Amino acid sequence: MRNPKEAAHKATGPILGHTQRGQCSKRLSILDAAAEVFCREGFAGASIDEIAVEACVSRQTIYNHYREKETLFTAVVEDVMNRTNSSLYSILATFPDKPDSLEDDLSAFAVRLTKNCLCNQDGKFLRKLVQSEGERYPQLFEGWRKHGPGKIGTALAALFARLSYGGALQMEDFDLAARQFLALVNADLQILTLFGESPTDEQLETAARNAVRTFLRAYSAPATNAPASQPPVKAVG
Amino acid sequence: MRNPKEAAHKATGPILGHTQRGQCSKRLSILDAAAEVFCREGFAGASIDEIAVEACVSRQTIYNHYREKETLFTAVVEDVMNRTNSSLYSILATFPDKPDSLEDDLSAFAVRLTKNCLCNQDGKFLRKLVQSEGERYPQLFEGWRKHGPGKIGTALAALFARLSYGGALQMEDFDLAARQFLALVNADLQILTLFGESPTDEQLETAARNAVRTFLRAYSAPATNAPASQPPVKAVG
DNA sequence: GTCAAATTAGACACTATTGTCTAAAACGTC
DNA sequence: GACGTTTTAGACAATAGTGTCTAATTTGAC
Repeated sequence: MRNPKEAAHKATGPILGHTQRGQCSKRLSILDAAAEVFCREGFAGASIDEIAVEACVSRQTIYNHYREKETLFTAVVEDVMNRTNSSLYSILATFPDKPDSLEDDLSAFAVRLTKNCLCNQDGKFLRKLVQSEGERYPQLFEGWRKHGPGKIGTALAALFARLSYGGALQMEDFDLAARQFLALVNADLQILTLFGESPTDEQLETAARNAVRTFLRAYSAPATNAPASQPPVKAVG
Repeated sequence: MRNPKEAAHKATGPILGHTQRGQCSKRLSILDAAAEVFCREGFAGASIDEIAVEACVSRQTIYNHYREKETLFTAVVEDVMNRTNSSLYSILATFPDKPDSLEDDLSAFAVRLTKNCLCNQDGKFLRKLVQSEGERYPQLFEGWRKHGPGKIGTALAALFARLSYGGALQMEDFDLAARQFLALVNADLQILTLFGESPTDEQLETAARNAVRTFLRAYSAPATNAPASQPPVKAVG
């Protein structure tokens, strides 16, 4: 789902959608529908006709824009990856720099992350498709590995490093802490998302709060420890 | 892969396999091959002929034993689920009751869990298939949800409760702690397993050690808290 | 209104797959 | 060695999907 307008179109059903959307953006319509169907059926199970119906477009139009099924598939993956990456970076920019309450601010950050990246439609798409088609298209998802969870991991690690030098956290391996932070946030969520359910806002907040509390119990600097003595940054390998 | 003998058969290739295995157990041969192919290709992408070749069996034999493709699929899922469940229970029985070193014993336990349940061929199969076909066959994987990670969670929670009452751990929500323990153990592993790679023993041990140290920093009882601060072992990725 | 480009429906050939059927072969048991 | 069962190879119809082609229609720009 690309934006609220299209969500509204989806809601009205395919009948009205025909002329509702400017014909200049059939490509977007196709990409959205294809993402939906590929996610639901997998690459092999998805049929071009099904995508055409869902996109309110003739099959031939799909073949005009994207030469063949595989071309369409890679286009969809790259589209979703780009959207997710940009969303990811804008969220990373909201990381609590000088936190008022570390627990509250980290929790809110974790909620933003899960709600807009990890647990939304795009996140579900990437999770499913990387899992089912990742081995078949290694170079296609290599970008996801590097710029998706890979990048989020190193970015988070850098942010944790800043908090450590500021004296709020105490840890030796920032990358490890970042991976564990993400793992803890997902701990309560993955069972829900595995079955396609979208967690409610309340569930997201509970999961984030639980994760952050445990994370801080493990990594918050002891109150007695002055922020003066900090371990040196270990080179990231 | 059902047992070492069959692994040997696989290694010799399909040519000799024909008569090598007693014909009484064609069913097992079919189940193994079907698991392999379903896991690799997904339900829609897997073809009966492909399974037949991999099982060194004629297509008709498959239809004799399992009426249709979907019957075979559910049989495979139930077979893998049963195997995983029994393996799971035997591993849960090895949970450190009266631990000598909590860190060492919990780490060793986590390694057993990942090596024999979560990261082996069956674990990969279930993860992939639950993800890709879980929404299509909800009742089929409902058992997995309850008796797989659901059961492992509650079982672990009970074991953590015992350790807590024994004074080794301190926590309020045992179920939450169990989910977080599993999440932490998977933190370093899921990126590897997502792309089909099997973690080495060394990676498994490192991941377990990292997880357990963070877990204990968050949850070990205050008395034993002092000597718990150690540098983490180096990262897996 | 005109025109070029985009879109459409539908037919089409081609391939792959499912599931059935049959007759021959292999097997295990006696 | 004989017999009933299992397995096998192959042909087979039926179905579904991919990708192409064409001719008609719609669209947007002028």
